[in-house]
Amino acid sequence: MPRRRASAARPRARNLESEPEKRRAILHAAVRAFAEKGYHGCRIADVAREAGVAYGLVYHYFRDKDELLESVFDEQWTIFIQAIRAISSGPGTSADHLAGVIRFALDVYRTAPAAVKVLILEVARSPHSLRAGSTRRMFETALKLLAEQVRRGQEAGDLRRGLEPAVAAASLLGALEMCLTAMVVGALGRPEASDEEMERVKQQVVEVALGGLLPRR
Amino acid sequence: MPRRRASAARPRARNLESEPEKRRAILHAAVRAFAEKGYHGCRIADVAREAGVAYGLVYHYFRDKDELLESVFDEQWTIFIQAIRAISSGPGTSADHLAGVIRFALDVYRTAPAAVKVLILEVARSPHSLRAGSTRRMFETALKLLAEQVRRGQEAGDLRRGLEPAVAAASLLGALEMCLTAMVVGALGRPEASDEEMERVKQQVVEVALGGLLPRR
Amino acid sequence: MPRRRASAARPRARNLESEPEKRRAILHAAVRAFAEKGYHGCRIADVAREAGVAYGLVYHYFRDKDELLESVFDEQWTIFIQAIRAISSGPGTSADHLAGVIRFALDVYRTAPAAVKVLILEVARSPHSLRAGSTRRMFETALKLLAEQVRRGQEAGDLRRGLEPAVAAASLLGALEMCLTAMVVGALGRPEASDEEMERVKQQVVEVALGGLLPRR
Amino acid sequence: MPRRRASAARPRARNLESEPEKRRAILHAAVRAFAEKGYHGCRIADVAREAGVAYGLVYHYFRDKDELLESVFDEQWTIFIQAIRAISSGPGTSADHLAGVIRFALDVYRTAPAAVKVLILEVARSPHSLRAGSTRRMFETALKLLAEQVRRGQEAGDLRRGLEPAVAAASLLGALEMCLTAMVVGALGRPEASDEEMERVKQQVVEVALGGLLPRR
DNA sequence: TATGAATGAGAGTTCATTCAT
DNA sequence: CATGAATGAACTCTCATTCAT
Repeated sequence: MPRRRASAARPRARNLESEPEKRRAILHAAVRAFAEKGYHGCRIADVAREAGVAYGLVYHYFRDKDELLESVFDEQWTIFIQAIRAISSGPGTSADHLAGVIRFALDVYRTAPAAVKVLILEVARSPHSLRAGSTRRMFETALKLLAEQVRRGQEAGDLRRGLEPAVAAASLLGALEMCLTAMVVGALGRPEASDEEMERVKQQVVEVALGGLLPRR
Repeated sequence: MPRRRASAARPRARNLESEPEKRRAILHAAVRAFAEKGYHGCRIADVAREAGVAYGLVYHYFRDKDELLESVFDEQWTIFIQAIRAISSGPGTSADHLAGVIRFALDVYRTAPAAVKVLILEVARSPHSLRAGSTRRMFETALKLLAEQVRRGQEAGDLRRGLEPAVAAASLLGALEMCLTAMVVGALGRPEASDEEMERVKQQVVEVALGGLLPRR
Repeated sequence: MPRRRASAARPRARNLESEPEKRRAILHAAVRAFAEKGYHGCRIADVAREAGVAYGLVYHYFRDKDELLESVFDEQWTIFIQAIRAISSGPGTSADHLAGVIRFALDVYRTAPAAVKVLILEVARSPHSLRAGSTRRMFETALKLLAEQVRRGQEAGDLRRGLEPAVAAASLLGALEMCLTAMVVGALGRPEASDEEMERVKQQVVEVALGGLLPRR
Repeated sequence: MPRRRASAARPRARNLESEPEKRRAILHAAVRAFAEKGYHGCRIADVAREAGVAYGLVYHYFRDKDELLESVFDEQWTIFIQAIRAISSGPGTSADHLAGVIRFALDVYRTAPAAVKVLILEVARSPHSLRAGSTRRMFETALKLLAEQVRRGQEAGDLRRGLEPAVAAASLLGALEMCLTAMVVGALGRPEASDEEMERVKQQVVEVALGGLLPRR
């Protein structure tokens, strides 16, 4: 059966045979194309050309344009969520973990701006995807993982008590995302920025998101 | 030819004769329609039907679909920016001002969720509008106003020094927006929530955004 | 509202204002196009070109290609059914009436072979339309009218008793239709045949088809 | 290249080795698939799945979709024509022979409704096949055989003289076919009908169709 | 102003057919 | 023989935009 639903894309562990080369090519071409011209702004033909495959092959691997977007989304968020999990299970306090998540996201942005762009500009917020199945689940999963992290931090005394974990998680993710947006747009710095500059922005974002704007008493 | 560029829509001061009733109807219908189905998901016909006017009349008042979106955007961001200005020129510290902005945004969401939805979901991020003229200017203006507010707060000693105002403003706006998104999506609370609930969320968002997650020393 | 469902095409009595000129043009072009290349063999573009209208206008008046076919079908069968009714309510015996129906059908074939072709080759039998709503109803209505005619003829003593009206009606319609098919195909005579030839065929068909229905002397 | 034109499908006499099992599976699957969804409504993939073979194998045995249809048609009509021949060379008058043909067709419908459905609904009349080679030849052969039968019957005094054999044959075939159509559609009885019911319908069809051909007593 | 019929380019999707393995 | 990935032309349907009234 040639059709692979996004959620069933990797039935067994990730072995290379189970993920046809061309499918990956299309998926990654889609990331670039969506990042370049936006979901609505790019045609299947663009994706196919970018991937170097025939038009129809896109429809061999993906039911329709929507599923293609969903798959892109799935892959990206899965990576992000796995990173959150990995960081959270590592050493350090909850504050360290949250800072790690922020640093990770900003690092990814440097190495793969296109993917982040799509996640930020197209997928994360579009009313369409918010209603779609896995897309929304992913988003909520990320929120939940962060909220859980906050809760544990509060219990351990690493984080301030009295804040609702859900609100805190949303704020953290939002701050992170808006800073990325500002960077994507060009208001804060560019992926081509020097290491020092990026390091500075990273530091700043962590400080603001974690430490707040008010001066320490 | 009756073309009106968005920015020239109100050439003289805002008197009621210069803003035809039908034009307003279309504009507000557009807000609702865009909020409902997204910019790309709704047709001119939808807007016209929602406004209760004939198909072609939309093109009498707006050059094309893009200008319609721009006009919606203009109106909404103008209100938001004016609110920021008004709040900033009022009494209180910079921290009070920033808290006021957050409260204002959450209040608007309660009374006109559709407008906020469009602003949040459609306009603020779409790569299309970010490249468009006034839309982007508005976004950057809002960022700048907040950054300026932060800078003044730092000078006055109300806010922690050492943070880049731009990063701080982006984080604040992002936290605010993500909390709104989470509410839009239903993860934090609903516009139909009781006054007490909304008040609680408002308080939390202010605390997190301004105070940070780390415990006060 | 621009869309007219086939069944609601003539809400009030048939006045010319209620049936836009272009809509008729499309409908009749469709008859010719379907007759020429078959339903599946002709594209909307063919119909539009044949009608001398823009591509999109077809979709202004008909929801989709299917509805276009249904409408063609509706119009044709409606004419046929009205003819059956008119002939049946005229003077003469039931045998005369049935003969009249046969003659009418063969006459129409001479004047408008395309319409008959569509009715015969495309619509009457396609599994698609047989399952569709009005199409099937029309077919069954024609069968029923003829069966009723047979029944009355049997009661009046004009037709042989002991035959099931339904079977008799189906046989009559089938004989008629197959003779038309044979003519369409060219096995019996052509619409360009001389009057005398056509008259002969007509006579023959009536004789054969009715012969079995007449009471044994 | 392993192309087999339909007519060359069985080069030597019908021995089992020359007709690969998979080829038959495909052919019969095609009958079912076409009967189910119509020629245009079903894809090669449907046929392959129904036959339980791989996609490409269909193209191993049949040049293209058209040849597949032609082959189905060939097989079916061949059976029918052979039956006509067998019945005609058997004992009895021409009237008996024609009645036998009708009975045979109705019997086949009971045992293999799908095949009859395809013959009736898809193949016999579609403008496509009417233009195709063997399909049309088969149809005309059947007509000719029946016409010849009629002619012989007239000569022998079994059938009424003065009727054109071609018209008579077309009428007979048409009556038969329309009765089958009515049964396919459900207006006359179902293949699941009891033996008695089917026998009754058979008797009726024979009576109606032949009645007109018998000489006046 | 106001209407909605008319236009047509554009994009998504299908699916018969080919071909490398 | 057998498989199914790969190809791309064809076609339907959408919808922003124009225009005559």
